[in-house]
Amino acid sequence: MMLTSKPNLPSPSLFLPHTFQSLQQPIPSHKLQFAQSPPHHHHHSHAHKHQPNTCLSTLQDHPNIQQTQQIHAHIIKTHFVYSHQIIPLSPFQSRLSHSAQYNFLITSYNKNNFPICSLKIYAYLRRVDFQVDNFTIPSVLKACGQCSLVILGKEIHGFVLKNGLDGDVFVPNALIQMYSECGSVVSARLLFDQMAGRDVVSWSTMIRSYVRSRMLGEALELIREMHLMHVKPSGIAMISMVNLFSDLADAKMGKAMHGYVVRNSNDGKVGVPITTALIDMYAKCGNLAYSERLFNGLTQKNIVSWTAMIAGYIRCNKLEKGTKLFNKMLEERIFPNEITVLSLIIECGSVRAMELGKWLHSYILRIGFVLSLPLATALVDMYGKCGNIRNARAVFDFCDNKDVMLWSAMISAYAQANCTNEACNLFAEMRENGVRPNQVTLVSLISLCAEVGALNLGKWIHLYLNQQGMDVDLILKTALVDMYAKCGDIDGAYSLFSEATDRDICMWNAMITGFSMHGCGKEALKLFEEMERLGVEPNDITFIGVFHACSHAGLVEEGKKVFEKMVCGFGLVPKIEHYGCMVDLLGRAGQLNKAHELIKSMPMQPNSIVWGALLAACKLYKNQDLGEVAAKKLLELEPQNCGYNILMSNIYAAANRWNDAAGVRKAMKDKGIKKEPGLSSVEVDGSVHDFVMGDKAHPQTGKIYEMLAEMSMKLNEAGYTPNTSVVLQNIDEEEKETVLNYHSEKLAMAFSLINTAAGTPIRIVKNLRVCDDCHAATKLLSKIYGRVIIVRDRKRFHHFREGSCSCGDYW
DNA sequence: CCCCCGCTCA
Repeated sequence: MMLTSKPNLPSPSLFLPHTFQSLQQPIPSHKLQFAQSPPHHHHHSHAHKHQPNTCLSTLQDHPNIQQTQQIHAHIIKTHFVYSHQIIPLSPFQSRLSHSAQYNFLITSYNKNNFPICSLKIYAYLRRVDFQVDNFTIPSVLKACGQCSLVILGKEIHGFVLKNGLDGDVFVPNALIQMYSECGSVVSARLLFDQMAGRDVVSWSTMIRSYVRSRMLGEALELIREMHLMHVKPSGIAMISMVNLFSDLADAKMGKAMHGYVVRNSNDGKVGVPITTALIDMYAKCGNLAYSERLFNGLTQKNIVSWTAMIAGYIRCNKLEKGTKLFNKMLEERIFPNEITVLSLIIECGSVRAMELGKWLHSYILRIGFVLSLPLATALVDMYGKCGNIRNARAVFDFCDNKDVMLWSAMISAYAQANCTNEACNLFAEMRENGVRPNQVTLVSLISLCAEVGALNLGKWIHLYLNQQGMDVDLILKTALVDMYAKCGDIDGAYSLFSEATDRDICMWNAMITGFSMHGCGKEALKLFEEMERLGVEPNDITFIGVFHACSHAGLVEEGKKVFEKMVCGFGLVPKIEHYGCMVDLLGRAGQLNKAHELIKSMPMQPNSIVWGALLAACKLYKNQDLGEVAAKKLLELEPQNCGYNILMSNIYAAANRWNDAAGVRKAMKDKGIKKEPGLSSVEVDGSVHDFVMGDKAHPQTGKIYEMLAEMSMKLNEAGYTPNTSVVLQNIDEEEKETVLNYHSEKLAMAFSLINTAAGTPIRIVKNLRVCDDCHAATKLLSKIYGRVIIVRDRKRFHHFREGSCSCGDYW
């Protein structure tokens, strides 16, 4: 290695200020706080000032940022003093080339998470025409990856090709890693395919980058290929593979992987890191017994093993076991690091274990953990998922310098609680703070719009991301299609769907489900056929969408054919949900006995959804005998469910068995069963307004009730009679009419009639299914007021226009 | 001597 840049070595003053500016940033607290205290290098800190050789060798074992800085300063100083050579002071160092010294600094900076300093050194070396060698390139590329600087990475790639530095396998491996760290898995793969001497590292890097980008199919394919090429897996390669099976959460394949690991380890001895990965994998596959066995078999448990096991318990909702193990760990004087608490809090969020989450929160405060941004984000997310908006907001308000992840966690928290207006205000506040939203924020906002049916807001966000020139990935595109469909604009959904050229299964499913909600059975089937033609593999969800679509459109024969295709053509094993759909399909079409036969022939125990579908069909076709069979099963399965009690009582009422009907209602009252409150919402001028039955909380209550009176009068003139059979309270008829009149849906309608321009469509979203009375009334109201009224109920859309409904009264 | 990929979180 030759130093070529004798004459123009810079004076250190040119170099120092920039570098040290970045060095003055505080070291991330979590990097230092819980690092195991280095047993023997504290006494080096003053010694190495005069003996850089000791210090270099120390750094090798225990890279530490202060020492790296001091070495750096020392090199620059001697650089200045000797001008032509860098610290040839000791026998140890004289053996190091200058290139190696720089490389050493770069790796030290990398290891201490100061990749910017590494890149500055690289920039300096290039500026002075220093011959950067093939040993240094990988370290610099690593720094690029850490900073996600793909532009610089590409420049280095060019430099490598120009100078023929890619003969070594390390350089292309580092390039693959750099591209995947920067999110360009495609470039990584291109390089992987082109390189000549792929080694195990190349394979495991590529597999790992697929797993990280959740391209699980590609990862699996690569593992197969690697096996075929007889590449012997290293421990690290096997860890990448085990991680794939954790993500796939496939217990059977995971077990096979475990066998592969044992076969490929020396004497069948599996090391601690890979065992930990296996513990994690089994927990994610839901096989805790195996995790436990592996964990107990570990002779040397480290914090990572403990973390994996405790997180596994929480993930599988074994909160008590998890808590016990956490305490046991503390007793054994093993202390959690940031990743430990981070993982545990994330798992608490996923199983909605708020009490344990709260306890962990108090633990980190007690122990004096600095609330880093990732920790705060996890807490906000956990509280949000548990529905505790107040605690989420408290953690959120506590943080300074919030990044996108934080903001978006809080926005999702509001979104999950359906607090549309709060979510939007926070979104505005975030932009005012100069934080650019990422795809995650936008996806959660768009899903929120879909959930509450806020079409205008959804459209605004769509416009916003186009104006901002945001990169719209497939997930975001799918969220938009879903939003347009769920907000009642099926044409809007379809035009976006048609434009998408890179549709994945989720995109197809969103569109098929959209069609099914709108009662467009034929269109859904057509799409399904197109998928077949294009060779797109449908999944469980696709079939649920298709069956629903057939069911809402009365396409019985078509639905049956698809069911057959699902089993025989695609070899999918129908799940209970699919049976539920088929029972619904047959039942709705009046084939009650066939539906009952299907239930009896199911290979699994029918659940309440399946019996519920049959019961609803019995109600529609007034078959009280079969209805009673279904209802009894349902009341056994879910005695507290109000809907089934109501259906049961309706069946008795329809058959004039008033005593039985009254018996059900009395039992409901005795058991204290309450009806799930109906909730309707409408979006006007960018805000969402919610109404519950008899709501008087709205600022415009006076006007709304005046409007309701007018509506009721006009309905009577049009010959409408209230259908009081849907009211199950034990009150007199006149009161029942009043109750009907104040159904949340009618309140929402009155509010919209007042606050929107004549002739514009009204869109209402409700949480329950639409009741018979509201359905009849809305049909008439659409004609009386000359409005298109679009109501989305729990299952599907009703487009009311000129006195009739798109569902054809079949829902 | 120096370089790539390693268990738990993102």
